[in-house]
Amino acid sequence: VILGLLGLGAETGYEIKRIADISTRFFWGASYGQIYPELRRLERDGLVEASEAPRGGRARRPYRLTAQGRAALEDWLRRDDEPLFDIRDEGLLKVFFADLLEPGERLQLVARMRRDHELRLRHFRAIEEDVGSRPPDSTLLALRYGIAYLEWNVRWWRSLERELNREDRSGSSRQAGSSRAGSR
Amino acid sequence: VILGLLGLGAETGYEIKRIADISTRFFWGASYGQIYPELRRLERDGLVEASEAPRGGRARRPYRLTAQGRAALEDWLRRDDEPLFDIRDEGLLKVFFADLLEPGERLQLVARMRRDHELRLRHFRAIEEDVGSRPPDSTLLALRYGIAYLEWNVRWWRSLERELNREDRSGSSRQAGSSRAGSR
DNA sequence: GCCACCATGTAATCGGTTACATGATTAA
DNA sequence: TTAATCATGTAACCGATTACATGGTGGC
Repeated sequence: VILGLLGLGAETGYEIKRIADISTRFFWGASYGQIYPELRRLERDGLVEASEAPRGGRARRPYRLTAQGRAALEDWLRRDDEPLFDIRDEGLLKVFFADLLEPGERLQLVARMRRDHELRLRHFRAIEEDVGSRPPDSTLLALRYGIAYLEWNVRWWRSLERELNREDRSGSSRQAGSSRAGSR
Repeated sequence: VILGLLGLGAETGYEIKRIADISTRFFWGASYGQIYPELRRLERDGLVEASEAPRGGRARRPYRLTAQGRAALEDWLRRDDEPLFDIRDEGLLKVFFADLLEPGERLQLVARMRRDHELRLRHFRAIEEDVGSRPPDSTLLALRYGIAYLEWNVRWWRSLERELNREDRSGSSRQAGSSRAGSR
């Protein structure tokens, strides 16, 4: 992330954090506690170089990629070994264990999932508004993926919610989405 | 996860690991290095209790929830504070940075995403086959969500792949999915 | 006899977050 | 004047993985 954002024109650790928070954050977060020490390590290893360039009396250490850093970045992008993929989703975990509660309570958990995705979607759309109409590049593509992903989720959870609602109202013995197929 | 799986009937640390690997793993993983020490901690805190029950000469320490453990589990399930949600997706990160490579290379990254999701989907369908036709419960619902999620991904990445292919062949200046709207 | 599976654990290490400390600049 | 933003950093801690160590059981 650090090499990549430097490659896209970020300069300071602060800027890397700021940009990551509105872009890669959704699929790869970063905190100051990582960024600053890591920048020093990358400098030591020759992948980036820095200069002291205070703005007024305010300290500032803009970094840029070295040729070696560029190469390492491109090498990573082209490497095609199994990419890391990891999700921690507490909401989904609760749905998984929903049968440990009373029959009716699963609906609450499902409604919560729907709501949370709606909230995240609103947040993403706000980011999309902000970037406005800059030339469509790969970073924008990732944003559009995020939005499409959230839209799909809202639809899926909403439809499940409706289904459970119907079952509840018809007073029948609960069934876990046995008829779920057309989620398209 | 540990309390939950004990609640669903798992007994030993080994069994918790085995079940987690084919169920919660996708949205909440667990390793031996966590499970065994954590079981001891939970025992110390009175949330679970264990007995020594060797099977033949093979050591075995089956655990079960105490009333307190049950209560803690239900309390967690009902607590409605912001649930943790975290993704690390290296493939998507590469797509995000794709413009740092040559124009044509983004397509490779996108194709890779499509392929990886296809692979995961196949894996999930195999799990679905395995569970066969047991009564539809919440754990199965989570599996169906996973499958639907992967299917949606395959569709999305496949359609993007086709679009980029068209643009490449028509020799035009590349554009990042400017027309992407109907991902439904 | 061998392999897959059952079963329990630990040590080293890592990647990462949280909270804190510090302070200058700029726009309302 | 005050709040938001720019800017750099560290210490303590935590959650988690990896790799290792050990050994019994059951089926082919």
